[in-house]
Amino acid sequence: MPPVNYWLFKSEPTAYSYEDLQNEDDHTAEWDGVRNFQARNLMRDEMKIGDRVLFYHSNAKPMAVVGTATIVKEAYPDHTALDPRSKYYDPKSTPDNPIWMMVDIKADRALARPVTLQEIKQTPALENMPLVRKGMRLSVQPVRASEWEVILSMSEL
DNA sequence: GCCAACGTTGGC
DNA sequence: GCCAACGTTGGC
Repeated sequence: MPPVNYWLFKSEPTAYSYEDLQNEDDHTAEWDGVRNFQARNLMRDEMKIGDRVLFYHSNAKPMAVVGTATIVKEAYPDHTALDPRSKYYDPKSTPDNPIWMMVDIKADRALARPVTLQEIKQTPALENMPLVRKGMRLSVQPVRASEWEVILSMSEL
């Protein structure tokens, strides 16, 4: 077994919160609607079953990592891109040539305490996270194993 | 609500 | 291939 990778997924809780994920059947959801090529490539090429995910609430009070999840299905075509009624519809995506991909994630557990963006910014060991790099807007982004450990330990304090 | 930073699009 | 215009992200 190769070592697992770590990721951070952003979501606006008014649109889709960690609690929403916990309330899904089997605590599992399709991560649809990603419409950025760099994020798509990470999902398509790098994310593997068993990889771990930090679930981050953006545009929220507080802005924070609030829970963990696991990749339970590897990349497959995002059907919302093919649905004209979906707000994520993209006419350039077709069944024969689906441009956009998604993975499935399953909620693991809420952190004992949210780890806020403010705290993350104040932690030198986390200063290279794309989350806190100026202008990095990636909605799914890689996390180093060391960063994962630091954030989980912060949540226990 | 504002707006800086960024990715994408499309005219040329 | 360049780059201005546009739409979006997301913190403040």
